[in-house]
Amino acid sequence: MFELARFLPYHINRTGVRLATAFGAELARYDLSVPMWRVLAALWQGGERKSADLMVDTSIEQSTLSRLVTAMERRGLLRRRKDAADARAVVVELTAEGRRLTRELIPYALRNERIALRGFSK
Amino acid sequence: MFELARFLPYHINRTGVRLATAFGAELARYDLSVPMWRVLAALWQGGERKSADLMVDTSIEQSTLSRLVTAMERRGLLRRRKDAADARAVVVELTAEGRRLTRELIPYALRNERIALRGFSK
DNA sequence: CAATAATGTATGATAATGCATAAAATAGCG
DNA sequence: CGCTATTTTATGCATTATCATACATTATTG
Repeated sequence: MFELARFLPYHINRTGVRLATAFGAELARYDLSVPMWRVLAALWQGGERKSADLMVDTSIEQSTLSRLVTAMERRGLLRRRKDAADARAVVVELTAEGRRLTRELIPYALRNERIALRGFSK
Repeated sequence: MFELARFLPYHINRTGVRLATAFGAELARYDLSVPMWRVLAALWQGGERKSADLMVDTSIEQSTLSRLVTAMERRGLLRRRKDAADARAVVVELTAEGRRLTRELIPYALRNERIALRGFSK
């Protein structure tokens, strides 16, 4: 037997879409997309990550991420540089503006999370 | 403070992407996409749904869903008809072939779910 | 009940995504 | 060490998704 209402992947997708839609609407006021937020959030802690790691952290496909980083670089939110240890790799780090914006967005992100949790039982 | 590793939307997205990627690889052998599977699964129970309801059930955007239904209709997996009660609305229902294929896929879907659950604590 | 608003779906134009591949560098192995 | 395989990122191209809008129908309201 198969019941959609008992199917976990269904609920994960549904919840994910709903969260992304809600937060995306807030981000739009900053001219940001949800994927962009994911990159900002992933870079927030360490300050810098190699592209390949960012890809894992954000679950964004490699070529999509490459273009996204280009766009965010043009926006002045982050900067690319060659990895000293491996000239193939690119290290991405937030600029001061990128950190400022991320800091500003974190409260919204956390609020979004709290709202999401309201709908869940323990 | 903000830690990505403690941020629920992050994990929801990550898990959703991983599940979809894994199951998508299996679906590819049937020339199906994950969104197509979502439509099949949503239609499985009742056998038919209005497009507007399908949209809610699957979390797929309206115009995307419209085209997806067109593609699946061409594939012979489902069929559209006008709602008797409301001539604006479209009712979508699985064909025999659609039901057959869905029945065949359900075990894979459930297995995918079980594998996903293995990584989670209570 | 006519006029206007709202709803449900489809579609054209545009943007985002993903696959395949290229280019550049490093790693591995004889 | 030199040669081949592998890794890392970027990009062209095809596909897919989204927004805005059109069209048809139903609901509302004065």
